Amino acid sequence: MTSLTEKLSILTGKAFTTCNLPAEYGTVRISDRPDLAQFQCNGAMGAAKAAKKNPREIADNIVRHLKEYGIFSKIEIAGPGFINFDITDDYLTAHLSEIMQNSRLGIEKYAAGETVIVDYVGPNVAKAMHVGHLRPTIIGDCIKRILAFSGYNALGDVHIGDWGLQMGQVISAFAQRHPEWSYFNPNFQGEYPEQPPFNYSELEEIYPQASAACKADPSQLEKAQQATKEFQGGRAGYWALGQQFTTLSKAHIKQNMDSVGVKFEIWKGEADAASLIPVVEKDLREKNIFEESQGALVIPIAKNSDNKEMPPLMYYKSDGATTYGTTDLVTLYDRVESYGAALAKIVYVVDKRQNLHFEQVFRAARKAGYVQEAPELVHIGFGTLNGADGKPFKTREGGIMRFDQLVTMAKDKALQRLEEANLAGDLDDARKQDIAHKVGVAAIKFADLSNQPHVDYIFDMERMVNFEGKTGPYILYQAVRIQSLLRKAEEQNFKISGEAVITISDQDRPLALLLTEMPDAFDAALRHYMPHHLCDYAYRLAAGFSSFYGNCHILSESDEARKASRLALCALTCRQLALVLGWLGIDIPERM
RNA sequence: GCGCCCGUAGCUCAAUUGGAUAGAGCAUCUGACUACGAAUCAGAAGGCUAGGGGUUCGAAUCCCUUCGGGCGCACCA
Repeated sequence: MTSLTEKLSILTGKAFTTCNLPAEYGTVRISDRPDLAQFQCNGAMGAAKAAKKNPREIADNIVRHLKEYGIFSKIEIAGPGFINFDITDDYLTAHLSEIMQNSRLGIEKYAAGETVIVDYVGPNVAKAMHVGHLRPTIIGDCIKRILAFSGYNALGDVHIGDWGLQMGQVISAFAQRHPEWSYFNPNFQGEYPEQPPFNYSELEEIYPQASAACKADPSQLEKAQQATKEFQGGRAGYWALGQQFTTLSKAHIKQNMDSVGVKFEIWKGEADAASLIPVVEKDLREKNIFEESQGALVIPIAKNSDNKEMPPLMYYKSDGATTYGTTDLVTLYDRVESYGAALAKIVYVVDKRQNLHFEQVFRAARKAGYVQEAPELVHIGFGTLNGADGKPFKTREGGIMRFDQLVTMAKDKALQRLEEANLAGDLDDARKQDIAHKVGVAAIKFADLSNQPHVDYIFDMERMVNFEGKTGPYILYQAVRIQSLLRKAEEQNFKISGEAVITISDQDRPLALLLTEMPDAFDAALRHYMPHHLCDYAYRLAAGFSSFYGNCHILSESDEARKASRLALCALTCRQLALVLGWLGIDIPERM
């Protein structure tokens, strides 16, 4: 169905065409001066500029036509040519009824099932997940959900880092500790052990040591590079060992992702592109786009129009090994081959510092002809998560905070707060834990998504303790209050249907108007991949409800028709909050 | 050196991409629990949008410039 601002834009657009002006000038939006009007159209000024006419005169003509529609309770021209207007309560209630009976609550489908791949998180094998994975997890998941709701077949790919130098580092570290393992015997012909001779905690412990050793000692780095190359070259023992790393790591990653309610449709890694590396190499050789440079095989991608130096994309390093440039290009090739024309977009939710890298990969893919107009390639570069001091977030001791530590901390804070506020006191411990977990995760996700993706932001655990104001828990609290209210209505055998007649008083109108705004927020979030518009709407709606709740009798309303109308507004608010929070990846507990 | 991002209330962030009097939350101050959940609500105060110049009916937003911060510039990912 058509959103309210869109309906109004169409009507106003017609008024412009009637005046021989382009319909685009008729765009209507929610007024930024609610004290003056509900809606505004600024097109008269733009049209006047283009047509070199007087804006007030154009506005006058538009207003004359608008008045004929009979759906406006007030139309005024202000300042240089702003057209301000209110809609009648009848028009508003008719629109609300339409929303209530619409299964998508008024949001249109933008796509018809085209496939979109969202590539996010990219955790490394053998390396415990940490704070750095928080933003891509949350943002990527949200973007995937928005795309899915808008009609795409949205697939999340975790894209595990199981190919680069870190593999060689861990392999060579194990080789030095356990040279007796069959993995390291080049002449070994038998079966490698099915169960790894180490567990995940040993694996994640050995990685930082190996990494530090390589930094400190060039001979260690050399060994790691050699092992990486042989691993990539398919040396059987190394490959078998690598498989063990991946298996253990996937369980660890899955556990962390489960804890924040994030699911992936595709569990591939860089290594899954391995078999295609020679295929793509052959293709690129045939297309003659390789160049040799300082012993490496590269794809030059610089253009004359560049205003900065554009290093080529490296395919083979001078030692014959490959890097993430190779695997990203080959993975892209693989995706295009696998999904064909159905693939509309690939969205990479990766640290903004990788901007140049993706520019290189995208250019190389276009140069190779793997990508023409479609699929659309998007890099959503997110900013750093900083501590209260403005520097990259660390634990109090200055170490890296693990992902699970962070989630547990948020849950503990929520639990503490729950008890302080004396909420959910009658519930058993398991349910309390569950509620605290949901509240904690909501706090983290909402805080993260409230910021624009590309900016660095300050992650202040201490501030999250309060859970007041514009926070996830505040919105959950409002949602829970509505649920409680609706439960009570049900207990009183009060039927709430989508066909309820809405009657609007001055106390109802602000909430009623808010309830028409969701499509605008969704549209803004979808079009620019900016979830903070959804956070903003969720907060405004929750606050609008809270205000309504404070001002109005609902269950205690004696006028039955008014009571039914108000309960219907509550029910719609509840559905909208659930939908928006769902896009944000936030679960609403039944109680809190 | 070249390039990208950023600078908005004491603090953390918005501003529908060029619109009106720049909005929220926190913190501060006032008030409100016999009406459904006070993790709440109603209100007050807080700004030369880093500085300067320009473009136009109109600039936090676009252009130029100065200052300040973050980041990136092939064989790590």
